[in-house]
Amino acid sequence: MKLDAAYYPNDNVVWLAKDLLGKVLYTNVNNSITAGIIVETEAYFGIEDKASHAYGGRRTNRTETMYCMGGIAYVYLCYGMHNLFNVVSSVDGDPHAILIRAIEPLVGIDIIEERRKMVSTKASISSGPGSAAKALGIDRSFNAKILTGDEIWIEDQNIKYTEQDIVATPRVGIAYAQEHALLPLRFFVKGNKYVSKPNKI
DNA sequence: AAACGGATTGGCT
DNA sequence: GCCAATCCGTTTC
Repeated sequence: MKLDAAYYPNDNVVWLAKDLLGKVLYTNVNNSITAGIIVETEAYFGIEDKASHAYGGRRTNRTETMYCMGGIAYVYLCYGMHNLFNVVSSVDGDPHAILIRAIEPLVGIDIIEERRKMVSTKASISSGPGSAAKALGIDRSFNAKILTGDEIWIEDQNIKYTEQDIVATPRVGIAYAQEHALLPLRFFVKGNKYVSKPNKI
């Protein structure tokens, strides 16, 4: 079943980042429906997080999306070419976000293969945040879209991972975040082939 | 109006 | 496993 709007305003972003593992992320792009199981996430805990775009309460046209009420998408461009998809959580004014770093292709696999120009047996088809977003057809036009609508949504299909199935490591690519660089806020499903490479166990 | 630099990827060794 | 290409939004002048 589709997660409803009440799921997202939760202010425990670490709990949410873990809870999203096993949930199924859907997109409908021009009536092409694709979906994947979320197998890797990172938590960004807001204005006190030196790795967050919203660190220090920074508000720009870009970061404004994160300050909205939880339950919308935050999609931004990285390295001038990669669209990175985040779930905005917590309440209005508290810019929490959860980066979706990898999915396991589940629905519309032929469409995903065409978008990525490779077969779904290759782990790199949806491994890493840029690849996962591209696999699902997510670009910047999805920024600020509501996650309970009919273009992008998340379902609970009763795929459950226990604490023993989940690994926590430092987040990737945020060495500039000083003492926050080593916090174990990246979560992934142990042994899943679509989890991205850095620090893979 | 112009410079800057990145929550990465993928190709090459 | 390592390293370098690669753009555009953001920031600053």
